[in-house]
Amino acid sequence: MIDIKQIRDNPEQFKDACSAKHFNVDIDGLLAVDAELKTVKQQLQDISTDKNRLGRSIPKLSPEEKQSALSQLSELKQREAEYNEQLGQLQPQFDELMQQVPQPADDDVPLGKDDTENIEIRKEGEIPRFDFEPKDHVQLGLALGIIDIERGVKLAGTRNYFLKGDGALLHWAVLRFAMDLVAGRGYVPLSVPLLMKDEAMRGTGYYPGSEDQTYRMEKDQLNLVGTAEVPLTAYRMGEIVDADELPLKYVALSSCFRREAGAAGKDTYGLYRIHQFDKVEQVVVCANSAEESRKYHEEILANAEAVMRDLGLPYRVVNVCTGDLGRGQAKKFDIEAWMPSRGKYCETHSASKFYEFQARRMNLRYKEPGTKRNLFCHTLNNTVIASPRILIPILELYQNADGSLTIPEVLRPYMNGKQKITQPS
RNA sequence: GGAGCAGUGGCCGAGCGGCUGAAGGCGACGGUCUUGAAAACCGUUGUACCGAAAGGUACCGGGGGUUCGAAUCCCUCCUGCUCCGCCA
Repeated sequence: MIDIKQIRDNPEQFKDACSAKHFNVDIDGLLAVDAELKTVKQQLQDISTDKNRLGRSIPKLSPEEKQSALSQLSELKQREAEYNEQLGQLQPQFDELMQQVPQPADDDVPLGKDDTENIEIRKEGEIPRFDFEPKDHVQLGLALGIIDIERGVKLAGTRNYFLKGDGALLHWAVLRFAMDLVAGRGYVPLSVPLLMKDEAMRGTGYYPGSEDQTYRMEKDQLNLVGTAEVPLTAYRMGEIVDADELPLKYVALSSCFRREAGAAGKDTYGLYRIHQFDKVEQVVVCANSAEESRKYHEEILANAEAVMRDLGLPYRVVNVCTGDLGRGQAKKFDIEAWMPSRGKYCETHSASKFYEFQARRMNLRYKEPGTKRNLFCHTLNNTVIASPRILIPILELYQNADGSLTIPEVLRPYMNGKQKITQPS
């Protein structure tokens, strides 16, 4: 959420943000509602003042005076009811519009319509050449007996799968490796609830907007998270955090659930786009300073890159353009791994910077030491690793001519020292 | 799921219809004293909104109601604790 004062002071900035990020929000309409709301609230406040004064005087009045005070009061109450009526109309309109106003993108974010206009910042690692006909991850997984999509679909529907034997172990090895790396860099590991109340969904900015993407437990009014970003970022929701606790750095391993509504027919092959996966996610909550935000944005990106480098996966980093940014995101770096079967770099990580957009929604603050003012925190998050999507490049890049798979060195300690996954004979 | 009890400021805790944004204590901050510190004493110490300011308004778990007036009475929801049932 944006500070209404900023919108009042500089509506053009937010109109521009809307068009750059392709959100259609009626800023002028919002300001009109805001102005009306302000006068209505002022009237109501004045009426309250009068009511309070009259009410307080009542015990000291003579019976006749009391009568006239009471009739004045009922008059006031009638006017109050009228203004309350108006308030009841305006406030929801205002809240609704405010939820929709997007965070303007940073100046160094490229203008663009969608992910095709993201700008590559750098490439790391070599794309290997094979001197044999390489298999894709589905063929490999099937041949090695470590991926079973058919039965996943049989039992859970499309976009579901089983990982089996060394496939399951490899999946967990990647996650544990990533968790250890980031926890080793001072991030506090958290095991988190995955069913979140609507408030947490709203606080992180997923609601309103992503209801269709979310599995919802209607009976209990809870939402299955699509990412641990939700419990991690909302962990201190509504609190005034001690300034010397900042920055808060959290990392969690969680299952993630996505309905992938509207993606019908898209990325239907293999383990790329699926309804359920596991992810290690990192979140930073820092002080209200653009410089701090920038610093930690780079830090979480560096953490993710360390994981990719250690796994020996070629990737590139892109600066995500305005049209591909979420409502609350001021800037986003995606890491895209090279996926041979797809013949291109594909998103595996997403590092987002929100400034105070999320903190404001969830009322997450700290007391600034010098001024003693309560300021909204800044929040950031990034994937550390998401599996099985990351198994796509791992399988496809580490396959051998004989059909076996070499296990990346850093994962071997998590697989009892095993070096290769071979075809069952 | 059933029964009972409870939810007050950073914390503890009083208030149980108007003079209470809320006693008292702890903590924190500023000052006096001291070579420095401690102790003692004095003062300050919630949040948000409106206002240039003076000041005003709202908030005692959330929402609603009764009343001229509610932290205080009523309803409801949420959360916690205790007991019972059920399941792990």
